[in-house]
Amino acid sequence: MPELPEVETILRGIKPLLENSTVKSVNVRQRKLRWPVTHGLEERIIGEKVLEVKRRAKYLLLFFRHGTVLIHLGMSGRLRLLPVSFPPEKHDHVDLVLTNRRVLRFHDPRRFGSVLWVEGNPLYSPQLAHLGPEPLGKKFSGRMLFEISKGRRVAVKNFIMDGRVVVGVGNIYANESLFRSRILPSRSAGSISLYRYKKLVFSIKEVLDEAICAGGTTLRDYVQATGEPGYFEAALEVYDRQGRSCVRCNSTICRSVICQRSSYFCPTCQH
DNA sequence: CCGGCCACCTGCGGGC
DNA sequence: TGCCCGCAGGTGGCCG
Repeated sequence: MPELPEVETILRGIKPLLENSTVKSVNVRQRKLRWPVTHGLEERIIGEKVLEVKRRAKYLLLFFRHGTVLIHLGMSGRLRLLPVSFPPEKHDHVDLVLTNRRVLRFHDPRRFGSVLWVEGNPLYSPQLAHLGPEPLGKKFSGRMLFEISKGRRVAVKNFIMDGRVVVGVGNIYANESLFRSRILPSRSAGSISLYRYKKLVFSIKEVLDEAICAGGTTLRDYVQATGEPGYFEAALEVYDRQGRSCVRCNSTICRSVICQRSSYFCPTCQH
């Protein structure tokens, strides 16, 4: 499933063909997603033009005249722009058919994703209102993380994966950025120094930037809007590498479960 | 407010 | 070959 770099890659792929195109028809084959596909979505957007496409956290935002379509890809969601002649396959739940003979197709086997219609400023919608800063923005800094970590006993890995703290950091990039900044994922958030938080924030920004440049990480089913995989998998240093040797010190990479998620780390480099 | 745990759902690979 | 188990890029909700 896509984390921020994968969603950003999809955004860049669909943006040029989607903006200024008009919705001709909508096919919803499966309404039962994470939340039901908004009742009446079809009537709201048929005949309407996509004014702008943006990303906030792991959501894609399609701006229309009277509201916004929010798309989240959950764990297994895909979004592709295809020629209208492409026949739908299993798990192709939602199509936005465009007048330019393309179809924006939402595909999601596990159905943890969502397709929602919101009116008013989408940043104030229930989905987005409570979210923390963008990790690549200026507001996300080591100082800020250090300040809000005071008194927090959760593992630092969960702390940086909490969307109220910072958005977009999922399991892959949490593990990778903690390795780069040499922090053990199980350390409690409140016990980490300002200096180390500055290093961690640098690593988060660095690893996300690099992953975006590589078109994201393809582990199983993720593809860019073009259908091409992402190429960051080759650059992963700890994620899914338990039992293999550390690229830095040659120790054996460990796996452990922290708060129900697999964590990967080097027991020598990270502390 | 905080932390721990569960749920939602399908598909895949490994072990027997 | 086939079954059963564990595991998977997320995140909201419930409970103590």
